Amino acid sequence: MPVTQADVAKRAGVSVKQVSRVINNEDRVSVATRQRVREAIADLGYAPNVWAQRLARGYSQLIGLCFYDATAAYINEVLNGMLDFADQHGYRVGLYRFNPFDGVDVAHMIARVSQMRVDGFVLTPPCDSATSFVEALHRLDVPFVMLTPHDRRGDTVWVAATDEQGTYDATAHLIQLGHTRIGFIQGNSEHSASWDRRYGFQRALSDFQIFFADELMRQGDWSFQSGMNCARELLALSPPPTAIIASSDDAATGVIQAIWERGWRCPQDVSVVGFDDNPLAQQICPPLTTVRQPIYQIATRAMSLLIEHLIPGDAVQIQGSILPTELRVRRSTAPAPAQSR
Amino acid sequence: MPVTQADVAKRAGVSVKQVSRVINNEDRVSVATRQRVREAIADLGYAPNVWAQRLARGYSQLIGLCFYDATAAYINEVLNGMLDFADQHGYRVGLYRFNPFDGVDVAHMIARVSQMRVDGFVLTPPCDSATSFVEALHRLDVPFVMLTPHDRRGDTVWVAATDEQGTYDATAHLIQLGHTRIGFIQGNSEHSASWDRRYGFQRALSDFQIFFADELMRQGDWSFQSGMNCARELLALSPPPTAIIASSDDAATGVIQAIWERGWRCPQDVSVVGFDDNPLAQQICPPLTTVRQPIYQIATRAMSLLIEHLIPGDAVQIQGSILPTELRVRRSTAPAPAQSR
DNA sequence: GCGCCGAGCGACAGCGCTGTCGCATCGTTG
DNA sequence: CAACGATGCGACAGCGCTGTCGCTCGGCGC
Repeated sequence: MPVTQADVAKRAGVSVKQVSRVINNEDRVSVATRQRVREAIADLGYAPNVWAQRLARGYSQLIGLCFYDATAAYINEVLNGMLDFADQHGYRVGLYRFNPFDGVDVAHMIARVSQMRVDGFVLTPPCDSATSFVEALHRLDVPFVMLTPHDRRGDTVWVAATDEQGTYDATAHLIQLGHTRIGFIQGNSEHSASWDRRYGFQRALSDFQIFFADELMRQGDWSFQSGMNCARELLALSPPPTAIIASSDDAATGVIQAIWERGWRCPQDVSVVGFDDNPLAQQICPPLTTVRQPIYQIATRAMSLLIEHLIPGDAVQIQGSILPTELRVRRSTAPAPAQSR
Repeated sequence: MPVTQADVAKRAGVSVKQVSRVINNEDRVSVATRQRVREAIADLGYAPNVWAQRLARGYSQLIGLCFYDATAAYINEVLNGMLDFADQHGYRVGLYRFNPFDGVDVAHMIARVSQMRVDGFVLTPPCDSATSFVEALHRLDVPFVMLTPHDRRGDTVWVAATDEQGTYDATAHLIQLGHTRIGFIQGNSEHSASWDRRYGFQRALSDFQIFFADELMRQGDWSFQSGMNCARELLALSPPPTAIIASSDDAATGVIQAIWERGWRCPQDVSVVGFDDNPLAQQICPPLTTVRQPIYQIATRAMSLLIEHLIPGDAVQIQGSILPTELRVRRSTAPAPAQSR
């Protein structure tokens, strides 16, 4: 039989309400009483029942993380950041997995939203694909923060990175190394970051007055497999590119695999740049030059927005936050070979 | 104002209890009433408040996952398996992060256990390091399943893989390729799997009558970094090993990095075997020969044990489950070089 | 005709907590 | 000394749901 506040109250010789006051650090409790209640709590090993608390209070101190792929490195880092922030602020994080493209799931999610009465949500990309879900959130007036959404109108709060600048920097880096024939592998076109990264690449080319050859642009989906497939095609071009930018580190590893498969070497024959800087980037050979995306910071920023403004309701026109990416030069990039093959 | 059962009841012209019956698919409701209630629910967009349900019912359909590092590939795969199983059985999974070596965290966790009245827990390794937590679980009579525990006495339920056989197979594979000087990098000694994997290696050596040289054994901690450091030492031996077995894929990538750093090649100069078969293994060059650990299956097995036996209470002597590992030969292993260097 | 059974239904009392409010008691102030 | 605010405390009514129990009513057997 679990210990309740009533048990503690009896033992301490006070009312239930006094126990509640002690637990919630309210005033109006004498020092002596507080002491006795604390002792009773310790003796009995009492801990409040959160469901009863949530029911009675009407809020939960629970933030939901909406995501799809539990094994994605991106999601894990987001989760990590959210957990750290939550721990420090007395919140908890709940997991809400769903497929943003599946209408049934969305209906389910909407039910769950009202069901759980989570205090707020963090939506991971491609979050605005689940249009009806987002609308439901608005309608139910549940605070939420979107991570890297497509739609950045003023009425939603979001956090993103400087994706466009990220690939701009990567491209500039390659150009400075003498590369002019640079392949680009785009990410999943459903994600807005995928386009931003593409635009950054194109902007850099045009700034440096390098001709943008259509054949050097490939459509991937962030994955290793797609990176490998696209790279195979790019490397078969004649002349092949001397450098390839992949929109994710996973895809970049695919590119390296394709280079290796062909008997060429990275970076001597072909330079490769990734995006994300997930742990993988340092573990492969050669260590990957990549654009670091501050996922952890994005996650904690989202949490702070939620907990410090959105939930209290003093969201005096906070909107988007943009966090900087950063080029991490490692060993997968080198000066362009003197001659083209 | 959220919609409650009372609103639905009013709209359907029935009692609150009838609504509750419809929601929980109980009988004793006429077809007509059931229909009217269903319509009212749909019209109002009602969804039950889980906290009230959990409070009233006394159970939660919530399974807790106890872990420490949210970014570990192992944890993510466990989570993935648990989520899949939970979704199919109307359960949810809650995250309980804590440091098993930190008494404060453990105390927190114990408080949370009685707090949340989670229906059951899955503990990830090194789970039995948190002795007092495990004891608390027993004392509070909360069902739990341990993943790969050290202590496999009969009074706990656990799931593990054939770790010992896994490295045995890996070692045999190398021996059959002609390797006789094989380095071994152990995982974190706190984890029981780390020892099992070591024993498998040693058993294979002895079965094939190969001398076990102490200098070829290194203590790592599963990480990339430790794999790299240990491999550096091993490769500096004279003669160096012609093959290295790492206790994890992360460590194996470190080994490959160390080989590369030295200007040698894998697998031509040194063969490498990992353990786990995490996605990484296929993404590196060369694709890693590794021992697949069925993490997903381990997770779903743990969930099924919990939900189908432990929670119902019909745990008629179920205890440990052992799931098979499987050697995945890829390209990081090759016949031993004809000559030693 | 009476009694019995089961189907269908609702009143009511919790689950364990918090918010509100009213009641003492005490010290301070004009 | 009356008036008043601050302090300490507990009764009580929910929060939204479920479990228990008792009621009604039609159909059936004898």
